[in-house]
Amino acid sequence: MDLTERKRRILRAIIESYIQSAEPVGSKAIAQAIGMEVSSATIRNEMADLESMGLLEKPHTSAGRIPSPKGYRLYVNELMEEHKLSLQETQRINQALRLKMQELDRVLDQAGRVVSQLTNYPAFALSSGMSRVTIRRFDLLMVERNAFIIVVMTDSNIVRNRLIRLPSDLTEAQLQMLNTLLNTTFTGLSLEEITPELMRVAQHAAGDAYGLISLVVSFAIEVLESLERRTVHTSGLAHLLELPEYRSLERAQPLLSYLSEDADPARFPVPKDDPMKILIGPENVADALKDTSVVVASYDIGDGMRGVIGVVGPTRMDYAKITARLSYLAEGLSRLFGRGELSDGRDDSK
Amino acid sequence: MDLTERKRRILRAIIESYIQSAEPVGSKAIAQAIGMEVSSATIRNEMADLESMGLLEKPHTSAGRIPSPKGYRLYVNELMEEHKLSLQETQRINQALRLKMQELDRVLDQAGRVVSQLTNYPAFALSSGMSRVTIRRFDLLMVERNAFIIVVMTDSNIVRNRLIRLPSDLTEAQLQMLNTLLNTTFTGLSLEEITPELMRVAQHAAGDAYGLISLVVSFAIEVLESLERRTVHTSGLAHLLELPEYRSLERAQPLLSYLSEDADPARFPVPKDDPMKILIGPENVADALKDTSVVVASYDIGDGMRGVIGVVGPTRMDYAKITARLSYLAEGLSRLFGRGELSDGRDDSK
DNA sequence: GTTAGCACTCAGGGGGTTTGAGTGCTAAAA
DNA sequence: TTTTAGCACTCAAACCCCCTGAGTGCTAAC
Repeated sequence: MDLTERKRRILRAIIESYIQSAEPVGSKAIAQAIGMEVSSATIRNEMADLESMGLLEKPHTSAGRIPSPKGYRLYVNELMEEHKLSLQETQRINQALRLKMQELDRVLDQAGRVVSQLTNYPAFALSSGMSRVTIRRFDLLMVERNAFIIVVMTDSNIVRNRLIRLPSDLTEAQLQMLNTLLNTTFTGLSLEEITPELMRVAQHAAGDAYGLISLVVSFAIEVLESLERRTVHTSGLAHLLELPEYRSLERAQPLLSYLSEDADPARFPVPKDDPMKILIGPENVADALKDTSVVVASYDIGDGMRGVIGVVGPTRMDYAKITARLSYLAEGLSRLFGRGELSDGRDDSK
Repeated sequence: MDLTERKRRILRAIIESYIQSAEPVGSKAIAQAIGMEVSSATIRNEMADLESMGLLEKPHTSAGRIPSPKGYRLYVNELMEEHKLSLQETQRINQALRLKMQELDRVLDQAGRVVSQLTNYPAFALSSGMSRVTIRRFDLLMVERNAFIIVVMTDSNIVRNRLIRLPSDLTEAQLQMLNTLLNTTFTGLSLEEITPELMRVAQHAAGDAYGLISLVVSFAIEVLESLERRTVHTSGLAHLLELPEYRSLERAQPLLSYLSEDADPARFPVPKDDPMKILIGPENVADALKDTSVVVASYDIGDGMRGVIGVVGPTRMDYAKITARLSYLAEGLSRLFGRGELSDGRDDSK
């Protein structure tokens, strides 16, 4: 796509004005905006050219021009200037990262919220389900004679626990025996490898305490399953209604329900190779997103796994600002996970 | 409020029609609906009476009538027929209760979602923050030479854990010592009782491992704080837009943002004495809820604590159906917690 | 290649009219 | 006394029409 410098300036001015105002942009406004000594007629000629190249479109004959998805694409790839975060913005992100981010589980949710607040657009966060997680170790802690805590730690250093109450009493020795048995039999196994036969063998070996085996192992299975499952968290959906393009319910509702809770993780785009990806309008696969744009970033959560966080908005979203904030946050999250600062989880019972 | 039987029937018919259609109800429609051999003129006279009693109102002179909040209140208190759950509905609720309810932490969220799906209204769930929680016991589990797991259990039987990595190595003996020290010094203490002086004394006693004390104790403090904090989960906000009364953005948006994430728990009404409470329109304290109705139910989560779950919608919400579903679900939740079937939590690190 | 000028287009807003559902009142019937 | 039929009245919503003004494309001159 080779454009004259002037065309580029005009296109950029149109896009930035439209991003701001959501109103079609006329030739006169642009003539002023670019501060060149050309008349609106010249701009009109140029705009006609840009339109025939598919970079602009007209909502109707006598309105100004609006950028086409192709126009946004060119803008994003070539014209857009890096948006620098203000000190205030970085501070806000940093604070958000520090704050309440201790629990891996909530990080997703929290990250989505932060992004949504930061950008004023709805945001989503995906956990990339891990594959072939295994239990690294079991610990059984006696609490009372008829209650103990299971603590399970996976090969990816995730720790979960559960309190178990029993109808009957239990000795410390039994618990010890059980502990050893579990650690020798069920560690290093992935979900598929925990077979009913294995369970039977272990139950046999456990003697009196055979019932406890299945209690503990089914907890372990739950943990493994929950880690392999992908989940979505969305937040800031209400921001959608603040945007002029979603002031009409007919437009807002389908998108809103597409993004709403219980959304299928597969619905959401994921950056493949790059750390960040911008999908403009029809570049989205999902129909409901066909006239929205999505910006997604991924971050490292250790063990080669990546988290995904993204923003959804109208095609005229402020790409420069959003990419800047999103990538800063994603970097922060990577750092957070990388340093292992993030370590808590929680487990509770009753 | 003594009304003739006929007036009661008319009022009820008006309310139920309006609940259904959201359209003002005219005298003719009612004359048919109640199947009495009276003319619309008679109904008009009766409606005029009901209006002068404040039970009905007119949006404007030449429209039909709509129920006033006072009318709904009468309906809820006296006229409403118990809605019976269909087999299908109870099955759905039961299944929802079984499914994915293992983690206390997520119960809130999950319960809100279920309600929202069940009623097609936005729902909220509150955790009633506990007061004066204390740590009952500490367990430190060695993982590697430079990593260990903290497991903390509160007096309310909630267990949380965290993985800690250290820059330097640690002996099993040190960990043992630390463990004993923590259990003798910091158990049975509430948040306020964990003073800096106490910390200093303990650090002194810990010798070389003094740094670890603050690591572990600050984790314990985090846990106590998180339990004392009240939180809200909202879900199904998108349902709001499906309702005719919220088809105009000006009406939907304030409510939506009132309910949106990061909402203050104090905003939400809580049933005090009864297990269920209905707040109709102006009966709500919050301005944003002045022309909505809220139905809240509470359920027992053990230790004398109660969870709260509620539904928000237009004043013409289907009280019969919603109270039935909500109370069934609340009972189910109470049972679930009561039996202690609910026990998992989760804790993870890295 | 650029500009001024001009005829043309069309969404959006304002104002007026029509429609129809619903009301209140009155007078007659039960 | 209660109910009913009839009729005049009201008013939101739908529709229509016209006007306005921002913006365009084209052409002819610079």
